[in-house]
Amino acid sequence: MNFVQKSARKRIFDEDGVKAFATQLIKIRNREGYTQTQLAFESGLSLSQIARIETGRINPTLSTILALGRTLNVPLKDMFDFELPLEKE
Amino acid sequence: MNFVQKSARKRIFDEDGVKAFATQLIKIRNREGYTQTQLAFESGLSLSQIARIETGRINPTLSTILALGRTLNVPLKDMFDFELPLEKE
DNA sequence: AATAATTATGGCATATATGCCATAATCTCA
DNA sequence: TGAGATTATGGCATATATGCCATAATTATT
Repeated sequence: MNFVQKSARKRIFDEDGVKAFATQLIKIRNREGYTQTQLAFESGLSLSQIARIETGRINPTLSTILALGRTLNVPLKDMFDFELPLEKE
Repeated sequence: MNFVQKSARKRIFDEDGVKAFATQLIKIRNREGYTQTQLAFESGLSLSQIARIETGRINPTLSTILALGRTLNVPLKDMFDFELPLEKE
């Protein structure tokens, strides 16, 4: 048996923040009239990745976010124009 | 010898965008009167990570960006209130 | 209802973001 | 100038974001 703790090396994952961003992305994508498939194709991201972002499963990188904003042709600050839920404690 | 291409699996890294964000972060951090060390400590991120972000070496994740914004106590949209350089085709 | 379109999931491979630790380089100021 | 503070770099380990491919689930359309 090996009960050794491999190392906590805790990484942050802001679940609520990531979900809030997901909601905002869906809103903007719909407003701009894109399907996930179109957005994927035009941005060069994979469809699965877009779906995962919109379902709040993953923590996209800055470059990914920039690619989305560029394709949707919306100012970056608009992509972040939403209320960030309070940090849980 | 093995000249086989392992797979291109190209991932995006928006160097200019990442650098523009770096500049914005430095600006806001200074304006709010934080050192990298303080920002690291209060945000729970590592100092090396903050330095790497501010030098445009890495592509931070959304959660990391949110943590920075939360600590600096600045609205998210302000963190993204900068001009995104044109995509080099 | 049947079909088509759209969105969501899952697995696998690879690149890389991050933590942690150490050290170097640069900047500040007495 | 020299000491302390701040920022930058490097290496290693681990977690995970992403691509790619397939398939399932859901939603729209006829």
